[in-house]
Amino acid sequence: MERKQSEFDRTHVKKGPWSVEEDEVLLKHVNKYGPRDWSSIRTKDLLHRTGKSCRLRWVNKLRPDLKSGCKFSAEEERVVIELQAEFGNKWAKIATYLEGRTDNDVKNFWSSRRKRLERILKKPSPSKPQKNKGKIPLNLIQVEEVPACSSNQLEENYNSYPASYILNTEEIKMVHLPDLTKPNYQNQYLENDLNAMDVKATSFHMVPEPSFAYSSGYNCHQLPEPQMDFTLFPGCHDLAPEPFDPNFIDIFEQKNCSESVSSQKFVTKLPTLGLEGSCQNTIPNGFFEEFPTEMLEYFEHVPN
DNA sequence: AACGCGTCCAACCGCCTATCG
DNA sequence: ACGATAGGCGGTTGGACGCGT
Repeated sequence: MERKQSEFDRTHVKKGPWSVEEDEVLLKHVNKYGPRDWSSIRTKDLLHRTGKSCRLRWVNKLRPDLKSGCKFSAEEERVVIELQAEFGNKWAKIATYLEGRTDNDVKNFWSSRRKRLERILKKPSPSKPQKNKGKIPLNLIQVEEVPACSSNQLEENYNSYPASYILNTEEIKMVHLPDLTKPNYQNQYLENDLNAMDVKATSFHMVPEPSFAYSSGYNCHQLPEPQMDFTLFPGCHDLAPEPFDPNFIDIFEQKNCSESVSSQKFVTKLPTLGLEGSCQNTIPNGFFEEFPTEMLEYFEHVPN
């Protein structure tokens, strides 16, 4: 165990960012003795850093096989998600499955994902719509009575847009879907979800700005037939689909639901997102299977 | 230009386990 | 067996940066 800091330690231990010179000294030491004896670096007065600090620096930044400066690939994201579900927050263990990635990398990746979700899950103020920071798909689908379009149009439109959609109307759930044309892992993953889903959706149209508008006026008996009208907003094409944000599922609003809504079917499998109790009857059995358990774990904490 | 906000990530902290004398 | 030390790990922090207003 690291001994308690003495006065000597406090005044002679350097902290903070590493300089190029320090890195060189550390690398020389590793080249000469291997990645061990970290504490001797200090006792030999080579560096005024703790052994732990030296080790951390080498492991996270100076190791020769590191992928520094490049984002996690789709495949890496997939691996992290799967392994996190299997091992929990065992970042060091997970990192061993990812060539050139450290536990710190994995941890940071996961943490930023989690924070993003946390932020988005906070209910936005209707009077002050949340700004889109380039991370949230701009085009949401809103439950609203709109002119009908054919199922072909619906499908075509769906395939044309990285759409979000609503699982049902009274319990407003908006789930961002990926641009399915993009061959990254998240898209593939959600596409699979989509294929397996049996969600009762209602009517749709594109919302041409990052709006959190939703309709809560319908009761479950009065919903119109499923419709999607992209022609209402010709500018939608300008809402250029951005690379889909990893594993993006958002819940913006929830309301009580007395009865499920049955109309247009969309296919996906999604977690209950912590909302099972309030609207269980709207969610088909098996609905949340095959969804990343980390998502489930996360959404467990979402307040109603 | 200044400011606010969100994201990223390097580095620290504290705890735990392994190892050594 | 036991205490001291080293190393490993997960959680957290804070600064740099980019972007929008």
